[in-house]
Amino acid sequence: MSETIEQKCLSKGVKLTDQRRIIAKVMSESSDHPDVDELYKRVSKVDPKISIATVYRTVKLFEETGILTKHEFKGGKARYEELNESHHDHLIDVKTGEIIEFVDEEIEKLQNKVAQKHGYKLVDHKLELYGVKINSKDE
Amino acid sequence: MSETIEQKCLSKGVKLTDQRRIIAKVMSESSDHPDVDELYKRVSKVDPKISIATVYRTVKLFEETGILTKHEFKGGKARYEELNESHHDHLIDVKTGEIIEFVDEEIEKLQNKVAQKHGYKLVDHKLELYGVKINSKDE
DNA sequence: GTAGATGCAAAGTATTTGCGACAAG
DNA sequence: CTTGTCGCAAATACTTTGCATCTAC
Repeated sequence: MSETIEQKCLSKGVKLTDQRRIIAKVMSESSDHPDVDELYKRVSKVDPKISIATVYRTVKLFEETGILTKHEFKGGKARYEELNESHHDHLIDVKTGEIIEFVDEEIEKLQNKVAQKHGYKLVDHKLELYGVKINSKDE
Repeated sequence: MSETIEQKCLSKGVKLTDQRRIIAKVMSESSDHPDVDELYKRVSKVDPKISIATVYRTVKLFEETGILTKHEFKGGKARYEELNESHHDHLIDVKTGEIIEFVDEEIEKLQNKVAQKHGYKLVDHKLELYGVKINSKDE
């Protein structure tokens, strides 16, 4: 396992408050990609006094610090995920909303190539696939 | 050249009003990717009585009808672009905001492959590259 | 003539912020 | 101690909607 969020905070000089510790813990334990509302609900179960403003401030801070990453999937609210060494992209089931993480080295390489071809160095990218299950019987 | 937006409206049974005609024309003439505010400004120059609610309603309608497509680039407002036969993705200059359109057949193929591998049929996708110009001297 | 479109202002969401009280280092 | 954080409520930004009026077909 890699560094915990708390360790990342320490190493990056982010002050550790009770609220941040709780939000960090909840995010670490979330394998899905909660939006702020959902995160707020989960956090509230641990400490009901935490305000949603703090949740917003914290996810933003964590994002800037490289602890969390923000996704803006089609037509929904912003959703967050813990950032760790292994980069991946997302395949979203348009019927169920289920999210599958995947890595494709070849696509990654091609992206760099495309950027280079246009005279750019890639600093970030977003790849989202939206699909329906094959063999899904409805419709 | 392909069908005009007006032709698309007719063939899809979308009622053509003056407002829609103007919005269609402005979008056709926009080679950038305006957000609703910007579109509203451009439209207002042609007919200052058009309300922003109509602009919102129209872009949504046009999107549902497959006339426009909506982009939600990182951290900005929704932006629109005319949809035509040639699919492309976007490379965004993170310093200037400039948007470069590109196509890469190989990436397209690989995306389908990834979806299939996970038992999905691809119905949509989003690929955005964020880069900085090579040889840009600052920083 | 009628269903659907428009303009306006009000209502919704999602997110940010000013401020006084409070807590971490 | 001092600087930064918190909770609260108000503010902001973007988008949608109810309603009376108007217009395309």
